[in-house]
Amino acid sequence: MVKTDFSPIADTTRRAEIVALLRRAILTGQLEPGQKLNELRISEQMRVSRAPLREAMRELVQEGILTSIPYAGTFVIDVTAKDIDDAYSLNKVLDEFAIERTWPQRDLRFFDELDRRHEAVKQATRDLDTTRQIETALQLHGLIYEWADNSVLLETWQRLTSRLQMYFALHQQARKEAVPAEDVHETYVRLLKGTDCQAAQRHAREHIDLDFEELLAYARSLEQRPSKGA
Amino acid sequence: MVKTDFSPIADTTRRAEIVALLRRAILTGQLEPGQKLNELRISEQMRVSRAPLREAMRELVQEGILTSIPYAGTFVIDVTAKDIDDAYSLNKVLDEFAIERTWPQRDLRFFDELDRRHEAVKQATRDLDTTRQIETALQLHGLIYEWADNSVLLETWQRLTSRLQMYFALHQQARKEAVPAEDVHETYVRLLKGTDCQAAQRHAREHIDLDFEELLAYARSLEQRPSKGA
DNA sequence: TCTTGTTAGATTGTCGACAATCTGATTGTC
DNA sequence: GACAATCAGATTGTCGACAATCTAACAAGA
Repeated sequence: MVKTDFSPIADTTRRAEIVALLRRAILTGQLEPGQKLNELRISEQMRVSRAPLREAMRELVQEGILTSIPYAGTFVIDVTAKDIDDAYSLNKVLDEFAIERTWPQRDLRFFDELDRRHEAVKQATRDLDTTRQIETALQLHGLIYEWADNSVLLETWQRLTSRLQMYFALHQQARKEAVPAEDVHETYVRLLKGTDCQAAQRHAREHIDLDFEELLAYARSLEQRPSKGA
Repeated sequence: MVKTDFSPIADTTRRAEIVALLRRAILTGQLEPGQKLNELRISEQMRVSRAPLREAMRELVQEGILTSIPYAGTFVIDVTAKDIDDAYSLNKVLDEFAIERTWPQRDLRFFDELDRRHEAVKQATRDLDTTRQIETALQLHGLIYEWADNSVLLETWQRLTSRLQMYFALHQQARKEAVPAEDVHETYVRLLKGTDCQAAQRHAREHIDLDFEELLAYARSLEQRPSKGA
């Protein structure tokens, strides 16, 4: 008997596709923070009715990247320096925990996947595809969460990821030219393959630090300027 | 000039009320794990149309207490021993972090609120109102998250709380008579008022331990029995 | 008997229209 | 001119009906 592993078929509801479309638009920065989402306009553009669109928006509100005010509208979340700092500090704690849990579970498949994702980042870097670069870097980073064998932790990470991706995308948009250092993940991958768990945990912190420092500086610089409200 | 603090007015959409109703029904165990939510029936019972009900359900799916399968239905999540264990271990990590962050922020208002919530737990215990007992105990526990001044951490805790409340409610339903020890929170409150941060962190772990141990034992006993599927 | 095709019923997904609410401009009054 | 009342337009919230899909029961054939 041949045993084949089938993965679940794709969600074929309009709602699911709308969620994916909207999320992508937000996370890549096509929709700016604070921007209002006009239901009628978007539903016409997507050629769907407002019902599935509204349901999709409700999901993204709960996911934390949209915010809704009854009878006023649904908006892309505003990003403050504090939000980034909050996400950053929580991320550090979660990372430490994820590495601790993943550590004894590492095996060949883990290392393979680690290399695969690392390669994806390097490819995106070569292609100068900054959006994909952010995406793949977060996927590389997310591997420890997938292997930590803790569903609640994984969910938490996925929620956090949404925001991180949004933050970094905004950052990237701001300084269009510059491409990040060619291989900041080399050490991270090497340590995850090594034998010193604590060293890996320590590096994870510092590695994030580098990215976030710049991000925070950018966010703070934005908030220095007063908004254009007269 | 008199300065009055106004709290935001209540959400006056049906959707918000439906969310509250459904959440309460799930967290108190009125709706059992795995149970299917029939949209037509519920909408008729609540005297609302399916649109706001469906939007409300979408929110609860994202909140993690409902799960949805396209064209099949929306169900109350199933609770496994592993789920509880996952939530428990993550909770430990978050607690440690929350206490660390709250520690320097403690002031008179914090201590007042701590006493107030502690009192609420004791009151619910005297009233033998187990549902409210769980609710107030979690609110007492949530104080450190509200004072940690980290919005992402707070959101994460609130998501976790939903599940914890559900787990404990299920547990309570199983052993109807027994009321938990009269004041397991005395030490917790005292330590949070004290000067030894690490001692508080240590106790938070162990205190949770007690509750969870029993909970886990119960969940595991459930899974020992094979389900009634022939 | 097992498998496959069909069908009816129930349930979810989607749609278009109406009701409730907000916003901003306009008008009238002091 | 300043301020409150009114109104029109736009937008969100809700409704009832229709379309798409699933489930289970039944029939037909190997």
